[in-house]
Amino acid sequence: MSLPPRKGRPTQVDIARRAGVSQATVSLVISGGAVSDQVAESTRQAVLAAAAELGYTANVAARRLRGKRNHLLGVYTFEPVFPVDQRDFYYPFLVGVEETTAALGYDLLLFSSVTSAADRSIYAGGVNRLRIADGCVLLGRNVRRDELAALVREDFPFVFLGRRELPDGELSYVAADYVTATSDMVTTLAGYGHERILYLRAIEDTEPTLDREAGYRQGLAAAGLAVDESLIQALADPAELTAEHLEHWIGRYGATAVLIEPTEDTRLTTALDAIAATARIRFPHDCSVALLGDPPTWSPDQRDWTRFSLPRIEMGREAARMLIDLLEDRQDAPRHRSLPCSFVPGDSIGPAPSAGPS
Amino acid sequence: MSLPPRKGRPTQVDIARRAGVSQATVSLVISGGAVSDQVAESTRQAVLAAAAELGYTANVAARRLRGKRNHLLGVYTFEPVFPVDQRDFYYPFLVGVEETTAALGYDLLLFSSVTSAADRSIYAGGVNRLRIADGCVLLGRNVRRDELAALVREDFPFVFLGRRELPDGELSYVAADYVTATSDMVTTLAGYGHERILYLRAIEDTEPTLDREAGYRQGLAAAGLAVDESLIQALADPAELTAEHLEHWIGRYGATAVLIEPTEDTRLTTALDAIAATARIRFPHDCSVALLGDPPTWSPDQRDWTRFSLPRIEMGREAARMLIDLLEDRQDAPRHRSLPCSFVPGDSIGPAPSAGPS
DNA sequence: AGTTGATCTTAATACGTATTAATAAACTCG
DNA sequence: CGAGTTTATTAATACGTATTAAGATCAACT
Repeated sequence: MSLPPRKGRPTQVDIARRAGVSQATVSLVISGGAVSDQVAESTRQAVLAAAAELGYTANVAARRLRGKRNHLLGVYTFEPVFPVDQRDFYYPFLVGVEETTAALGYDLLLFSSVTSAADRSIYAGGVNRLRIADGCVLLGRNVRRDELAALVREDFPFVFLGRRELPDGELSYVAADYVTATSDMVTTLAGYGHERILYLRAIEDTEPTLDREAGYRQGLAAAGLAVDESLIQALADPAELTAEHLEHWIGRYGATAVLIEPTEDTRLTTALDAIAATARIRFPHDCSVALLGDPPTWSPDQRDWTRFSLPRIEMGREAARMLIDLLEDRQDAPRHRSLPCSFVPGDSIGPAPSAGPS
Repeated sequence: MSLPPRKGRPTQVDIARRAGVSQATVSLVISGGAVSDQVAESTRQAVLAAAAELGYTANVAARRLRGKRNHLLGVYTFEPVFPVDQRDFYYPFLVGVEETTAALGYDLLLFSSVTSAADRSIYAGGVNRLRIADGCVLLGRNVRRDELAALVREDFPFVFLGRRELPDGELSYVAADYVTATSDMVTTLAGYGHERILYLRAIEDTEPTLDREAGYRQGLAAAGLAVDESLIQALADPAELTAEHLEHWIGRYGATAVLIEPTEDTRLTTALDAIAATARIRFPHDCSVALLGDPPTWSPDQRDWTRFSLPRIEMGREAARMLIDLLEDRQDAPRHRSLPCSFVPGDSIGPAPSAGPS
């Protein structure tokens, strides 16, 4: 009896030898191409038997080289996903992606990078590792647009989690509807009688920020309020948000409510807690506060800020679905999808303080 | 002037043509092998220039095919769901595996499709899908030994997270040292004056259970206490643990302390909380309680049970390291490694109640 | 000039698969 | 029974890279 070839993983050649046929025949049987049904039933059985005995699995790299798929979906993040600490903004996306990926019969490939968050690159080492997967879900705030553009150019199938636009090429994404969510928040505040609503935005002009600003303006317009540009302030580092700052804005500009864009880390909520601790400003008595997104981690002892919450798991699911649609040619790129955020009442907004300045 | 070859992505051949050298030279320059410095500086520059102009990036598939390694580490779990939920018992293992995998230049392949399929077998469809990866880390309590044996037979490189033994073949694993941890726990209790220590074990004879039992006996022996077999009780379903049961064991067998093997779900801690809620037995006043492992989720409102804790993240790291060692031929299989557990004092043990039975 | 080295470049090959074109075998039919 | 037809199999090739052994060019030295 011929011993199984004991070196490394079995290949089609090994199967062929064992079944007494050619490699080509093995390929026909296994990958079932168009000519596949021409092969005799007896040989088919022989090949399958030999393959099973050897524990054969097709080599991913070889198939990819040949231009074939492997039912592998990649996930790449521009920031680390797996949090050792509990501050995991990106984690729920991964859960959603995994869930759908598994349900649709794909396996999930996590592209984690050795390099620190700063110089994280898809093309590290002059290679695009992502291509070993059939397609990829990308996420992260600090996206390198040049690399996104490069991916589009080499038309690698991918879906971005979050809205991203490129000057030249178009890409597919699944985003949270920040515009509507922010607008609704403004409407809610207006309903409470607020007319001077401060909006603290991130300093960079990324899409999530731009969308929130658009929503802010839209909400004001809907409420019949004029936009005062001095009520839109950029915050480079949320940690710099102090009671003094806030008092300044309240006193000088007459703000009665503030909308803040949270960061993925704990800086913002820490700063807010610090302000609340001074007892110089009470939320919502002196000033209503609403977060335009999720604070990084919900921990039980954390204040229940009024906010809206991204459907992160559902976004992950949708991204995986969309990507698989693209891969299986049910849809042409690019596709865009926005999912609604949910309103979390919380306890940090309330009626506007009576107009008279003390 | 020669136009850039307008078909798909540029390859080394394209670069070669443009720079007027051979593909081999291009490869030497780009991938900088051992012979790389023999290439003349002028040609090197020419090649690099051409590469830059064409926007060349190496093809991963080709590289990996050539390198005979996919640089993929798999993770497979015998549990019904993939531990992608943060609160899952197995999640920290995944974190550790991911971390080391990335650090050593591999990517992580989650076999979620295999896990979620109806016939959840490694060999679903007659093929061993795990072979996609270069090697695999396996997890889970309810192991299918036949499949493990099959993997060993095909000598597929894998490492099990947790001690597992097979009748015939040997396999590599990274385990928690349950024997020492349990023994130490017994020693601690003995130090508190306990002489009748009840051990509630899982009903199945899996290695983790066997190890704990061995540790229990070893600890008693070290403390100079005899083993009373009637103090070793199997618990099919932890939910069946009631105040009545416990009172029975305390009253009838004179137990003053109890060691319990936790399950991965919340059944045990729920049952214990229920008992505590009846106020018929107070821990540790009436009876000391220690868990032989981690309760599934640490939530802040949960009682701080005395227990030992597995170094799950570190185990994950070690498993990945071991597997990569095996893959890169630095080590022969099988390898075994046990990591020490850490003692968590908690508040559920105390001095033995005075001997007199009320 | 002829031999030996040193330096640089390239032809050839293997990695494992999928596919096309070609071949061999068996079968049909006039 | 040979020509044509169908059916089953395989030889040959391409995918893009890395590497080894061999070739070419030129300098140096007997």
